[in-house]
Amino acid sequence: MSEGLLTPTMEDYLETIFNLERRTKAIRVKDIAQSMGVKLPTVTSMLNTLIQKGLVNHEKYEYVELTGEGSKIAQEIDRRHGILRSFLIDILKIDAKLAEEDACKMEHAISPDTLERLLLFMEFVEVCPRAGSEWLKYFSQYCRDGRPKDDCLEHMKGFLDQYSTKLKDMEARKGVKKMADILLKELSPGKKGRIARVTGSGSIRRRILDMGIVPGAIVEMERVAPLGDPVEVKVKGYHLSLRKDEASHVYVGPL
Amino acid sequence: MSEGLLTPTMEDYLETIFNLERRTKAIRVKDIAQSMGVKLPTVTSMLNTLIQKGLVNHEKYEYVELTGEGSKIAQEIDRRHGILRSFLIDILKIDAKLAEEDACKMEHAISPDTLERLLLFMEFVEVCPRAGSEWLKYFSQYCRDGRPKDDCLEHMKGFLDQYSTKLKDMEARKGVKKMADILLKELSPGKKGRIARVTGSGSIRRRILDMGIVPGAIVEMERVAPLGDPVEVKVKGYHLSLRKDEASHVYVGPL
DNA sequence: CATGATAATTAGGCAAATCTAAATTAATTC
DNA sequence: GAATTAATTTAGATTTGCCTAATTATCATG
Repeated sequence: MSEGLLTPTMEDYLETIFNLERRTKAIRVKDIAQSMGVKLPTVTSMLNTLIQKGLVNHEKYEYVELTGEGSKIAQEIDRRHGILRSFLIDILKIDAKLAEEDACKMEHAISPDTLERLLLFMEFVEVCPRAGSEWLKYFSQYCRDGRPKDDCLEHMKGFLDQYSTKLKDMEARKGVKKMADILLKELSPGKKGRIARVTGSGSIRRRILDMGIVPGAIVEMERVAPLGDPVEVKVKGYHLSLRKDEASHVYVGPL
Repeated sequence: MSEGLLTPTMEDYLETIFNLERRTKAIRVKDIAQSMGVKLPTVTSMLNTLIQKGLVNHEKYEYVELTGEGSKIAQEIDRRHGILRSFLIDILKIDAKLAEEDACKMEHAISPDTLERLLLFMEFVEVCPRAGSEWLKYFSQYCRDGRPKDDCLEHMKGFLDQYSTKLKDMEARKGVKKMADILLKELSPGKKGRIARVTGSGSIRRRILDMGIVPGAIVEMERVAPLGDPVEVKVKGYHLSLRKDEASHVYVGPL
């Protein structure tokens, strides 16, 4: 009945009760404590908070149930959870256990608008034939090997005719191998490439590799300082600043 | 120097200091308070905690800076943030401001494995020519109109030859319109379709529409009870339970 | 129906993260 | 260089969510 702001913890309790209601008839404090992994007094005290807010019904020593309002809110939370889980499992191919955990935490962090957009995205992947299940299979393969299968590229040949840039990239990859390798410092800002090889030896080579600049990684040029030193790049999400001498040991090929 | 467990709040402070260090030379308590939207004493007390952990250097009334360790951790957090933001902006097309907010909250919720997978996914979208920028353009369009453009489907015609099921779907959609509409209750479990129309009138129709079962929405059949009543479906992430008489007012077409 | 086991509540404490108000230090300026 | 102003810290309170220990209620059953 009081104000409408729920903490993530309160949301978790509502969701837990909601899920217990779907399984069991009568819910006891103990069941909630077990589900949430907390002790009994913690549940009692949270229930009092939720009763105050008009979201839960509970007489001392009796069963617990959600009110209409509580049920409505819990359903929303459960939906957030479900959408996130399904994104993690069906699109990102995260394993079910971890997906469950992550969905549980992320459901309190994602905004309503972003959630709806994520749902739309999943629908799109499913509906648009350029994405869909075949495409996701290639993603599974990419998860394992870090590169798309050749036949993923070949499949697209006809389609790619209209996209000459990409077509050229593809030809380059299939034709003269490594033909396109350039020095990292020659990559223009905003462009991406794949690390082809790192030359040099000893500590300079080690330092470069330690930064995550390893063959196969995708690198994006962010900024080249006036005299070409330092060079700022992004690799695996990291922003790195390379000195000129370091950058000249790194060769980059097409994606 | 003490234990290694950081709360989300501590992570936020580290990240804030890290970002301030990139902009300004000397950082004061006031700057942090302003960035974080808290009062000065809150910052002082958090700084003491972080000093204790060996992540921050700060002499009374002096400037604040991250230690090596603090900087390393902050960089990781910043990376999480950056990857999430880029997913939200570049893939989901969320507007920059909201993306920033969401990334900020989600960065504390996502697990390392899931984060890496998300990064891989983004690389895949970029690298695999079946996805890529053209495909994402169609997603932008789908965000607006709720359906893929016809030319998105046509583009794929050649490609789809090998995928007869999808091809048939496509033909159905372009050919005899609405030919494939069936009653919702006839949809088999696990299958999805698009709501074509809702018949009936008055309260029953309103109730159906209020549940989110509206033309254009994508629906998945989850379970049909033994006697066909109730029917459990998922629409826009919601789990709904429909009575037989409700379900027989709903027609479903192909995706 | 008395009694022991189980469940739930009450009481009181703790840590994190915030606040306000008051005291202190540093910086500026006249 | 003394006084004013701004920044910072200290002190102490609050809220949330958890805990342990002790008390109380309910239930099964001998």
